Amino acid sequence: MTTTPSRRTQAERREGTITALLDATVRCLAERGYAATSTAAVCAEAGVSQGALFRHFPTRQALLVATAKHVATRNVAQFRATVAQGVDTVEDVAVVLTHLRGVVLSPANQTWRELLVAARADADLRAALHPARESLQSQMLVAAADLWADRLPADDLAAVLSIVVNMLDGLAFSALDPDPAAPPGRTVERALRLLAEMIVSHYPQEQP
Amino acid sequence: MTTTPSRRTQAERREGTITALLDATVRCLAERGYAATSTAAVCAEAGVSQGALFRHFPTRQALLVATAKHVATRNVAQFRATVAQGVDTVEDVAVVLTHLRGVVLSPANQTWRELLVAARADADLRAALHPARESLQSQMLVAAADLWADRLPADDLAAVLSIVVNMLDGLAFSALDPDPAAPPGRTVERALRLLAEMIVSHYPQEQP
DNA sequence: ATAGAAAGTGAGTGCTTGCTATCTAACTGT
DNA sequence: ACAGTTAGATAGCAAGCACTCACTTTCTAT
Repeated sequence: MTTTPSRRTQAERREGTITALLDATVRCLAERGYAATSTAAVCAEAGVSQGALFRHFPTRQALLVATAKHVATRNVAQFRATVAQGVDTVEDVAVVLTHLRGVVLSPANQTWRELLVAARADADLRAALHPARESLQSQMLVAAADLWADRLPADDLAAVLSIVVNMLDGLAFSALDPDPAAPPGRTVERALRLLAEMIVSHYPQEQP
Repeated sequence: MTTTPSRRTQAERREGTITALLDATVRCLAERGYAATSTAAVCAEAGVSQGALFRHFPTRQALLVATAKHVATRNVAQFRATVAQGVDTVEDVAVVLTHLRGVVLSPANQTWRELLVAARADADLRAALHPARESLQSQMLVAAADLWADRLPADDLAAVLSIVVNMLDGLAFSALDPDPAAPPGRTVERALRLLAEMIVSHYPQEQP
């Protein structure tokens, strides 16, 4: 038999169930939505008892806020990874936009959006989410500037980012199909390509 | 004294409380969100008893679906009214976009969006909302075509509409400020203007 | 005028929710 | 080894939920 198959320090046990709870919350939010993400559902998904949940999170909202911060960092990373590639031609921009659409439909982003919507009707949640929101936005701006600052004035960069991100978010909100890997659909595909054309032609490439 | 201050036919009474309930549902959804729009809350807002609600709507979901259809027509009308004006220069397009932003932040649109989000996690609601969704989209396309068909190919029109509508929806989702009449904010203002410039320069005006 | 139907009331039903109290199991410092 | 602390499990509670039912009020047809 194995020597000590289950000998963990307290800190390890603690962190283990906490991340299990956070991941379970992400899955619940992404699959069932905010209202159906009850403490019981999360515990069942995580495979722990309700007592364990309320030991680490004093209230349901605390769990949700912690989950928000949990996914916010992941979202920034996904954005960076997707946007960090050579972007010159229309084709390049179109590819990036299509990839970004996939990112925006991922569970982490879905979770974040679900919490944002809930925050509209809940002042406390809104206040708790505010710092993460600000940080997310500024980090995305930095990531975009890393690659495009030589091509666009700073103000325009923020504006373009607003157009792109908000359009993709709007798309995600109205994409009721639960399958995130579904193909874009004719109109959406054309819309993304058109947006790429508009951006590139409005900010033509510097001649080297 | 007045002759018959409260002598209404049954049909009038019926219709009266039904529209009271629908309007109350709109207000609840726009102000408190989907989860907090309980039958009790709606009845309190409408000033009727719960029995009255369940006489006319067999279930909470039926009330919500009816409310969705109720606001869908209003949304189309608002869109038509806003879009139906001379649109030639960048300035014209920017003005229309700014007005559209206001429309999208209105209670009727807020309600519609709240129901769409809820539908993502509720297959029945999703199915019930599907026809209204299709009709809304096609009617908006027709309204846009009425004014722009001479300037854009049909495919491009749908794409532009997708960009504009989805961006405004995304904006509305992340506009946590409960005041719908709040000023657009620097970045948003610039984004809308930039989008207007892009559209107009990509589809230059026909010379008369 | 009156029987009958429709509209509206409000107390009640069973169920789910977020959360707590009580207890046992697992780890830690000495 | 063992007292003390932390982690986790379980049963249960008050509140709120969607919905029902026996009942009164309001209109309608004869």
